[in-house]
Amino acid sequence: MTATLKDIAEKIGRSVTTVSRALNDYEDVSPKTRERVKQIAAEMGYQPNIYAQRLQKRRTDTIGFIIPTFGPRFSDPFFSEFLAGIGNMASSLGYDLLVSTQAPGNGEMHTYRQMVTRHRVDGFICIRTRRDDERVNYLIETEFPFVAFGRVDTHDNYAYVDVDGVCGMGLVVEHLVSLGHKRIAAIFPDLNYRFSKERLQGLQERLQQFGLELLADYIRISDLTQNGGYQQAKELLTLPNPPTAIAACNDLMAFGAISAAQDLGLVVGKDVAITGFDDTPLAEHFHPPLTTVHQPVYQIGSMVCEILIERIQNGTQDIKQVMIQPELMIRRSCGESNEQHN
Amino acid sequence: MTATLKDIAEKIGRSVTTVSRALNDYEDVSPKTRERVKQIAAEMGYQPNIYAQRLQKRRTDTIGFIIPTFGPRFSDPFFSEFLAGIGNMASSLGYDLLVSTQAPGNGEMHTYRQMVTRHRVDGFICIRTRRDDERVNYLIETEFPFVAFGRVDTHDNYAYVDVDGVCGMGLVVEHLVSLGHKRIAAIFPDLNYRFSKERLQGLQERLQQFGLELLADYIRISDLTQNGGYQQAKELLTLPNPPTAIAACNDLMAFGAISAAQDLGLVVGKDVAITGFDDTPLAEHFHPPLTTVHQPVYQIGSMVCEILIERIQNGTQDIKQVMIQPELMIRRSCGESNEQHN
DNA sequence: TTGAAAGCGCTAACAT
DNA sequence: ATGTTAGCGCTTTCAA
Repeated sequence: MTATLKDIAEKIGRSVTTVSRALNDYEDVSPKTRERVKQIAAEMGYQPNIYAQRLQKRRTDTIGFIIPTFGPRFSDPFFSEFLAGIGNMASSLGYDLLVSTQAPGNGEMHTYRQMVTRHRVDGFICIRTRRDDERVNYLIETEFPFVAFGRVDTHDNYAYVDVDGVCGMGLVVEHLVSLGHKRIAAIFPDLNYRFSKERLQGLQERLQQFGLELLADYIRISDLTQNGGYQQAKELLTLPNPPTAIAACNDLMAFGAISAAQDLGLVVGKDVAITGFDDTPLAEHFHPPLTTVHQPVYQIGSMVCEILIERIQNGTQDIKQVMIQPELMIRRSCGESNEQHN
Repeated sequence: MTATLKDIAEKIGRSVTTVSRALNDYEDVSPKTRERVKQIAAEMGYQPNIYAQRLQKRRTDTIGFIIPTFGPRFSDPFFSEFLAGIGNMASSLGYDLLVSTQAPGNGEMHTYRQMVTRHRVDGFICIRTRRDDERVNYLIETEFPFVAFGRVDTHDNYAYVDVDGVCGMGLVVEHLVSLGHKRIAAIFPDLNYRFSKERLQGLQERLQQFGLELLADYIRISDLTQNGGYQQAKELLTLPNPPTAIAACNDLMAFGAISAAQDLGLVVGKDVAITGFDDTPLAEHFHPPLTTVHQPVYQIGSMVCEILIERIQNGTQDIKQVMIQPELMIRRSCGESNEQHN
């Protein structure tokens, strides 16, 4: 089917070895032969068999990305952007990207283990790290290369890129407080996500610095979807003593919260303030435009991928850890006034 | 590093061949040997070297998915859902998913060609087909297995799954007309996308059946993003003679259009009706909730993948073509009244 | 400057 | 029921 080294070798009456060397620009091939080989190879449309190369070289030039999905209606704009970041970097560096989708749990770990023991990929990219993250534990334990988007509680000796959630939520609180809010509520996903815990911590700490407190009743846990945000916001806003502001842990939840508020006849940005986190493209075009914390997701994807490949290629054990300071995007979901809330 | 067949063979004093056969449940191995081999293999944590297998079998058990991306802010909720559909099906059928992200154009075709000539994958999944689609042309020409989500103008002899866009837009028109709208505008992406042309055609045809017409000035072309929808809607709605309804080609554009209307102080669902296409999870929680055409994106992803793998495995040339009838999700972005527009 | 030979880990045709 | 041999396509000693 495809031309092989052997085909070329036969055609020009040289050995397979020589052809291989010529094609790989070894020094010890006469310029004439090299020329000829290359030309014939081009003519025959020769393409190296990647599996033969990998078998021989014991390298896969592939990186693995196992996307944590939750049910069929998996549709977080965050992922496509992150994926694009990884994908473009990987291909520009000559790496393949092997993607798998698995809900967190047994299937997920099984997939990791399979890929590691079968040397399916040279390294992994992990996202949405949990505080005690089985994936991270496993990968560190087996000394398998990986870079994560996010930290964990249990280790610090691995490469990651992360956005400072404490700081990000601090910015949110500052903004809200400056607007006169005192009764601030939070809608967050499972606190076993490291980013969730961290952002909540940022919220609480900063609130405390302002002499404010996050009431137990104002902390709502739900899943990372609009629906989650919707349900919890509805409950919050129908409390006898409802909050005047809601900080959601991501944009999706914030969208849901806005929707809930509006369904209750409230004007978001006036009757209630709502904030997000991510700054997905939609945030800007939501109604009202969502005040949120910007994360450069695409760039983070690229960086994570680049760091991983560098680590794979150099085999170095230098652990690169990047911390990104987030930026608050002030839009209209918190209003613009300084009116007094109480 | 990892145990190989040879290691096992040596350990139990049998040949590599026998071990291989035992592991693959061939008949001609004594039950005793088979048992013993399997046990030792498990003990040693044997995992077949996938590249050796592939080299030998001349099959990759991998399917390729090249995602058309447009710039870094690539964040269409459509894709993550589709990807999850493919991913889950692929892994449940024992296939790997090789993903690449490429903007349509040279890089994209180059990637296809590379993967084909290098036998990098067993087949492709293509989405967002163009009316004259280079990818489809190439894949048909080279007789390389693929399944597309979407039809093309130039061929009909290939496997695809598609949603009936003519019908879908027909539903939209019906709804709009029933609500009394006469001045209906359209915001669409490049009409070289087959689905774009088709949906527009559905719009026009159905309109005609009602004795209505789509004014040239009411047809706006832009890109498939909120931003695109926003810009065009703004222009449309500030026309001397603005439309009373806008049909967008996908949800993202519709979201942008809603945003534009609201920025102009219009109440969507009352002053102007806006519709989408896709029914992404967000549509339901938008404000107002978006009336849109539902596509079962996750299921389509699964189906496409399943059909592809079936085709790869059976080598059959039976061309499966599935047409999905879409459903209109009536929500509030067109209002609920029968008031007269003019 | 070139080639022969070995081997990456596996499967399969052909003995026995 | 088991082993021998060959080969997938490539890279890499080692020798000439």
